[in-house]
Amino acid sequence: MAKSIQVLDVCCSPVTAGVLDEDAAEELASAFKALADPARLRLLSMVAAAPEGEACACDLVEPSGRSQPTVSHHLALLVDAGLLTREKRGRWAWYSVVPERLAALQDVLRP
Amino acid sequence: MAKSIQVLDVCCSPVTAGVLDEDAAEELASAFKALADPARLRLLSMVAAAPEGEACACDLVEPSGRSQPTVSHHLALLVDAGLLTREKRGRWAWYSVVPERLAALQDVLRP
DNA sequence: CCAACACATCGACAGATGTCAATGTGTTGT
DNA sequence: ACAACACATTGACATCTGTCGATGTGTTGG
Repeated sequence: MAKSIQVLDVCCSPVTAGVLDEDAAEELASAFKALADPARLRLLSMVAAAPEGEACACDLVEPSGRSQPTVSHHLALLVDAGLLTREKRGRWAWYSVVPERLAALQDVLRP
Repeated sequence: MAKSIQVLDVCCSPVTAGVLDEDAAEELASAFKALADPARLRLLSMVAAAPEGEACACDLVEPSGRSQPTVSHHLALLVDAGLLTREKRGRWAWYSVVPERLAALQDVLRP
């Protein structure tokens, strides 16, 4: 069940820069897996579009069209993937995007 | 089983530019799904790194460590995703990367 | 203290996905 | 023509994944 630790460096140069070894490919793939689901992409975009750049989970459930447990699950995956950070304030959980992480993945796709 | 047609425009502005509607998210997700597997990432990188920028399927089976049918399967998915093109010459199939497609996905990740 | 709340976790289940062996299809050289 | 080749397709199977209802955990207001 996932590693969740040490996901911060996307590790590699562009996919086009040379043949990836199995380990690098595995790590990169798990990064893209986080983006490979419509529910997660929408959640990501909603957090990014939120005022102050952060969104409370409570404001994501209804517009996402998924159940609360499902939303919680996806948000956890996005955090594990390093794309979001989570900050618990009172009884709310606030999420923000990690632009560096997006940039790192973007870099991998450089043609 | 898959749509495979009309995959050419990644359709949308950066994920951070606004809330994605369900359709856009679905389309984007299927694009990233193609990148969400280590075998496919390696195949993609191998094609990109090949001389002349194209590679014969026959040269990808052994180094990929997967069976011939599996490689064929993954290459087909990458073509469907618009990341590779396939050109059949004689009894060989030659694959090349589609840099515009990579660039389009890259654009979606712009922070 | 207790009820209401926000969120996470668990258990279950259907559907998707990666993989391979076996087989099919088209091409080439002899 | 035929055998060997390169590749695609099929069928089968184990695993992964998204989803939800039910339940657990911590926090807040009265």
